[in-house]
Amino acid sequence: MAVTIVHVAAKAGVSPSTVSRVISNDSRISQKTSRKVRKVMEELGYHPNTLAKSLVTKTTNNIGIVLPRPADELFQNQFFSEIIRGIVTKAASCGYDVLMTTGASPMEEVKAVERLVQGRNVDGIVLLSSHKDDTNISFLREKKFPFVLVGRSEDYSDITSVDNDNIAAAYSITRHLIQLGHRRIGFVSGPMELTVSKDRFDGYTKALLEAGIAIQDHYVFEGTFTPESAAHIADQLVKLEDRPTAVITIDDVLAFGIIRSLWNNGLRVPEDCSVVGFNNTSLAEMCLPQISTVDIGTYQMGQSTVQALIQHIKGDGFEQARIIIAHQLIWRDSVRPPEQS
Amino acid sequence: MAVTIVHVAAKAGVSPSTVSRVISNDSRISQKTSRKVRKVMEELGYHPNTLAKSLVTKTTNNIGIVLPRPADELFQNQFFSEIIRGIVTKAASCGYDVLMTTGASPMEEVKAVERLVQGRNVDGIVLLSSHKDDTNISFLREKKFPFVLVGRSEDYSDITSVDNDNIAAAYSITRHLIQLGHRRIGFVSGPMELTVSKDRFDGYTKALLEAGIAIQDHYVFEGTFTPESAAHIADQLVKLEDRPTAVITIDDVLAFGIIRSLWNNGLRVPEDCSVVGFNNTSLAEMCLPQISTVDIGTYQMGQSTVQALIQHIKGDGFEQARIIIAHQLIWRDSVRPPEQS
DNA sequence: ACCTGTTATGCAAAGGTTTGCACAAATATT
DNA sequence: AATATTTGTGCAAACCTTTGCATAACAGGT
Repeated sequence: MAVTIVHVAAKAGVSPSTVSRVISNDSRISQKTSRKVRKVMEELGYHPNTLAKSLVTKTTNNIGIVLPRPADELFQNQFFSEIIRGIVTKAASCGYDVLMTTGASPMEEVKAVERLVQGRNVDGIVLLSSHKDDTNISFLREKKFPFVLVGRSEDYSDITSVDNDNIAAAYSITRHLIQLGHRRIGFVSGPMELTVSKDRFDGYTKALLEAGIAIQDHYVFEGTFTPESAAHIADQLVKLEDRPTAVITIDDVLAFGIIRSLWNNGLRVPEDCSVVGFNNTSLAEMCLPQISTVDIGTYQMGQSTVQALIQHIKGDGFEQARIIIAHQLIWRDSVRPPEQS
Repeated sequence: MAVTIVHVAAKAGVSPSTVSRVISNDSRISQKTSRKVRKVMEELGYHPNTLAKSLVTKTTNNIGIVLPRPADELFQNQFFSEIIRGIVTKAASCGYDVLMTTGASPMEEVKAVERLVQGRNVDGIVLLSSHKDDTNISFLREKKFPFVLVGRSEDYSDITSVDNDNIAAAYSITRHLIQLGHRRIGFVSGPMELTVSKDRFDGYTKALLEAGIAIQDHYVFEGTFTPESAAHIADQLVKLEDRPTAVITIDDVLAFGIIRSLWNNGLRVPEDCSVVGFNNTSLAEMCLPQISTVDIGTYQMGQSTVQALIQHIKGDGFEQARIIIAHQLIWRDSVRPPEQS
């Protein structure tokens, strides 16, 4: 039915091998035949069958992604679409397509990865969501199959990962607030079992201690990414007699929630309290006051991930490495020096 | 290197054909051999080579998606991640993976689609972003290649598309506002060349006329999805002497921007003016007041898209159809009856 | 005219499955 | 007991490429 390389060969009066070599720009093919063959390809509307090609070259020019499950922390809308965009765009520009799969349960997810890898469907894999002691990781590592991990870099030393330095980012923010004159600085984290929560907290701690400021337990809150949680925390904040003059939150949503709830309690941001967010979502820019936040370079993370993965696949002089994407502090209206008191 | 079907066959003492039939649960295989073969497969850690299989069956169990370009309207974060999630989840549950590609330019995009189709890499295609007179559409249609269009349903009658009924949704909202007693109702659209803008406007118009209310040109605004645009429109709104008592916006972002800007001008929502959004993004729920909006069922659109596509691929009794996903009005704090005046 | 060295092309095997058809064995029918 | 039917398995071709090796053609040097 479909036009194959043999049809082209026949019509051009050459052998299939020659056509194949024309396609791959083999240097040994003469100008003349090359032109002739290309013309026929055009006429016949020939397109190589990728499957057959992959079968013999053992290479698919596909990279696989396992979609995080909805419950997963990584499925924060903003993060997800940005990183996918980074991945697909970079992949496309390198001649790769992206094969996405998912599993309803952790077990099915492992099955899916196995199928991708063993079925020779992809040349490499991006692990977007990963747990501690991830079965996927040990599997891929054992198979020596090229893969790159996004996030969680410090849990594994011998595999390639792309991450941002959450410790450094939180440290910079905290330092900046201190330099502005803040001494009572609150911290609102997400669930502490998330690495990002922990890391950002560590950065906060580090900056405080370095400045000779003691960590106050009652300035540290553990929340979830819901408005309710934010409201609850804000209520507690308001009740404090030695209320912080600035609050660092681990996500723009939290920052937004806190700002709103403080406001409900008659406190203004930034006049009465500065608030900083994280992740530079559109929310941060959209609301009033515009929220100071950290751009963690999600799009670029996607790009770098693919770049590393492709190097890994190609294998030329590739070494495992932790790749750290630079963050950028974005100062907006929600922060100012504390009132003199 | 890798273990193939012949290895399994040899070790199990049967022919490759038999192993193949065991895998596909062919009814003619006896219980005994089936068990024996499965055991060997397990022992050897055999996984079928998908490529080889696809080559002969001419079926890949992949569906293709062309990622919209960043500039594209469809790449609104919320919409994008939700629909992708719907698509990938449904696909996975039907045994399909999703192959994503993209093109930096429209021309490259067409190339990418051609490659996917002609290279026999996917069994069907989801067109997420489409323009009027889309080259991809005519190409796929001509090739008789299974595909489903998301959105833009009314531009084409003979192809399958999944969409929500924007006219009906806007109509319902408007009607509801009228029933609450509103007579002066504003409408804030996105760029009018977008079909969604036009459709939602039509629904608005229909409801008004039906209620015997004339369309007032100065109540209709054309904006973009930026806070600035919203602010600009709000300024105009405030200046009107016969200011609307309610405003319908075409997107939650716009609603949010309008609410904020009205507020800056000393007007309260919903006390001084009701505001309705669209798309039920997390923003609508998060801000104060919580915004009444329309859930257009994006996740479900993704699911239905895949379902239709797979039916199309399987081809059993399939007919082209426009599939309309039900919307749901979500009433929250930003709406109330108008002040008696 | 002969040999050497390039340069351009073809042959055939390999890659791992599926599947129509033929066949052998086992069971049922008379 | 002989034949018909069912059941289970194997053979070999087909799917479409790529690529190592062999070979043909041709040029240049003597």
